[in-house]
Amino acid sequence: MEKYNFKIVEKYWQEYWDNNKIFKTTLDKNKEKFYCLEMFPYPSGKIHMGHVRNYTIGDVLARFKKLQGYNVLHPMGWDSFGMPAENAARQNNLDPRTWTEKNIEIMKSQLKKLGLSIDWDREISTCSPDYYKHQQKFFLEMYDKGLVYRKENYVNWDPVDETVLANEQVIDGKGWRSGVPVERKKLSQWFFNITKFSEKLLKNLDKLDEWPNKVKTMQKNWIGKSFGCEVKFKIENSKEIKEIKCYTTRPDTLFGLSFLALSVDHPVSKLYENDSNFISFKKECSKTGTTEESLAAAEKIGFKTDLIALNPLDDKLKVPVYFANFVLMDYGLGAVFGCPAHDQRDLDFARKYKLNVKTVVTPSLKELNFSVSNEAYTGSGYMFNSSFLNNIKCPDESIPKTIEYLEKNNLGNKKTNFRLKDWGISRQRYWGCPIPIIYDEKNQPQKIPENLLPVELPKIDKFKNSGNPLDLDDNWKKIEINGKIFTRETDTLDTFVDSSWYFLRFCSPKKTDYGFNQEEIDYWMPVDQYIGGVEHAILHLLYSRFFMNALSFENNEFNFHEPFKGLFTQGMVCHETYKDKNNNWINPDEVISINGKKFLENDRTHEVKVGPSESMSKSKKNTIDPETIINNYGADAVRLFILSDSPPERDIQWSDEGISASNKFINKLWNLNSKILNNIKLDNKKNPDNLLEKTTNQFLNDVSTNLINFRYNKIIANFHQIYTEMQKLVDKNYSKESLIENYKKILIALNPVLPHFSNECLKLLNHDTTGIQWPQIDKKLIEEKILNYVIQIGGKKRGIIKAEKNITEKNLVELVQKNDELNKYFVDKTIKKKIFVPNKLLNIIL
RNA sequence: GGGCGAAUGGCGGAACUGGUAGACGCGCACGACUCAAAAUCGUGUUUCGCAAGAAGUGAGAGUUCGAUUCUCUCUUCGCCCA
Repeated sequence: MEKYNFKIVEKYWQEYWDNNKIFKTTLDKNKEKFYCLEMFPYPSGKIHMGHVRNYTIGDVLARFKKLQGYNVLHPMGWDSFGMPAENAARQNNLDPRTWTEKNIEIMKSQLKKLGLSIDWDREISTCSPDYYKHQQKFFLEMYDKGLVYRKENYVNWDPVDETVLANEQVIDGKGWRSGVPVERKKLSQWFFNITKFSEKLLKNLDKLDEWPNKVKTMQKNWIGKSFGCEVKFKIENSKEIKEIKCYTTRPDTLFGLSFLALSVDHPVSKLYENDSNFISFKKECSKTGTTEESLAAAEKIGFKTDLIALNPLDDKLKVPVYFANFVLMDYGLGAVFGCPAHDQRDLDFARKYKLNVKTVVTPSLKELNFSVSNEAYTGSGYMFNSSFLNNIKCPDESIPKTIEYLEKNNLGNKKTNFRLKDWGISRQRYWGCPIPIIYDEKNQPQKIPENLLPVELPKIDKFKNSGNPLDLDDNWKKIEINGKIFTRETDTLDTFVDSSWYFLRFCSPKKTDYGFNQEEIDYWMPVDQYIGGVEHAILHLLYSRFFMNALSFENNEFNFHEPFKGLFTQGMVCHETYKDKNNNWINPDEVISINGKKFLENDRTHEVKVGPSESMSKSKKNTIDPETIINNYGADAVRLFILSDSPPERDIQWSDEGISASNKFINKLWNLNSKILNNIKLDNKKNPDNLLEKTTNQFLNDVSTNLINFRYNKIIANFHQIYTEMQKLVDKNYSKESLIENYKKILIALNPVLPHFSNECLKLLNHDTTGIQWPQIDKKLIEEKILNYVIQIGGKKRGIIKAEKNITEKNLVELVQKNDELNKYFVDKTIKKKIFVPNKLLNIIL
């Protein structure tokens, strides 16, 4: 018996698929389409196990849908703009484009080795001018629609990388890459007006019934719609300022008021712009980042003004007005009122500046001497110390009641607020899509004429260590149009813009005059199944949803509203972590295992400290290189293992034992295949029963159900089961025809997971692999005529009785009474009650 | 601090809308083959018990004839937001 040689088999099929363009897809209105998309990778150099998992899950689905007869679009591309290329350029003096293209080449060959059913003719790369020229066109269209604007804004500034950071790039108030504290800096930035669609983006979430609730909740919280109130505070001692408006979601705590806090950019700050103390305070504030997280972590500091504000509910209550570092101009009105007893941030501030703390909410009306000490009380309860609000339930009744009062007396009004901010898209970087804007001699922005698109990136000979290379390239910066000199915009677009529409481009990847073709979009979109990591649950998905809205705004050109109909978020790939005697992380391939104990490979004497399994990361050195694994075990074994141990939405633990078991299993299947081929040759047999057909159909039914429900780990269990069953069945007297027919069906069911192996076996049966179809399942065959009935006595399982389907309660009770094993429980007892569940169970209460 | 989710053998995990807990895999044990080992194949494997049997799904309560599944309280862990 010849051993299974995955190297030859996998190479053969991958070349066959490539050469014959088996996965090339074209628009075909006679067929139902299925758009299967996995999040495209950043070409960092090599694929990692996370990619393997992501693309295997997608490939299984794409292949399954194709077998079911769908016209499947399953493309792949490269999210190829971004910082790593620029870092490589700085550190090793490499051209970002050359570096990126080389990485793409390597990773593409690695993906091909996984045996993915991808239509490579549709490959796109976001750093290609063929791609980003359309993006620039979209930018200009959005500019015309008023969805792009420019404003001065505070940004998270990384003083080392000299770049603006997005909120998610600020971790614990520090730059994610440089690790130094982030500063606030004011810059003129381009923005997409995403907040124009806040309401719609929120509301449409309800339509996405094929999205995980978790993701929808996260987006909901991110958009953060809150119902609150604008409250007017009179200022009693100023000529210039008569009134300050604050936004609050808790107007009911107004009687606990002890100060007002303003952003340093609040219009009131004009009064102090010559005050040197204020100027240095403002400077101090700029050391705090702009994220909510960094604001919460930072020490609360304030600058006391001489203004006195009056409580609108009781003008005898007068409070000081501060500027404070924790209030930002772009949330609400840049002014809040402080009620220390019921807000921790306010309490910290009040304690620091020795301000009054008055408790106005009590958990229970029995505790009317309740007061807070160092912890604000934010729970529910009842109002007290609050005049007309006393004894009212908080917050359900107290908030509407206060708003009603404020509106009636013209002291404030109800207002809805969103946490979502406009999307800042300017990046002071080289390796991104240039913003197609030029400035005239008065520094006024203008659209670049369309015939000059794309605005291509200039080639940079030497990257300096800091600053934006485009800004430093005076040659490129100046442009002459019709005899007039303009200066180019030197910021590039956030790479999230690139990935906000790539799924459209896949529908018309070669179209030159526009980003996509309407007819093709109408056919292929929306994406039926989008698959990727949960880390993109908020931004990428929200931005893509916004982009669809922006593109269709004012010209309503799509027959769908949401880009991703179904979303699946897969879990991470984890591995044990190891440390050596010096507490340094070490790689799994430096560890050898002897009798279950793990030692350092080099000296074989020092025992390795085994840590918990964590998601694979370079920093913890617990990564496994997919290419090595593919070379050692084959793509099918890798695909099998990555699906087998855990449900796809959960984390999976990579293990040597696991991958080796998958490899063994494929060899077992191969031996079974040889056995079957042999039995077919003998062919002198008659069908003894229909067990083979029944088993096959049961298997097909299980696999289909599990495929549809994303229970891929259970599919692998089904594979093991059918293997065991077939081992027993092949030696029975089945005819050649019956054996071939059923075995072929089994092989087709293996196909989505083990495409190389399955195709090879089908070929050996002289079966044409191009037109294979998912087999029809004969449900009648898998219906059981004899069922196991669970017999319980007093709710406890006491035995199982085999009986025909649809037996009546009476007949089943008779069977139980005749049964020697069960009969003993009834001696001298009377039956009080019987519970009968048809075709399942009988419970007898004595 | 808030929101969401999870907790099942030595391990990863099964169990459809409340109805046989532990599918399948790993690991382990024993056996076969072998001079031997590896590989392979077979058998067993929740715990206690020789057995009959009993206990058992993070802890505690509740609903129910019956709870891994539903409700409440708590503990621990994960993710997101603060």
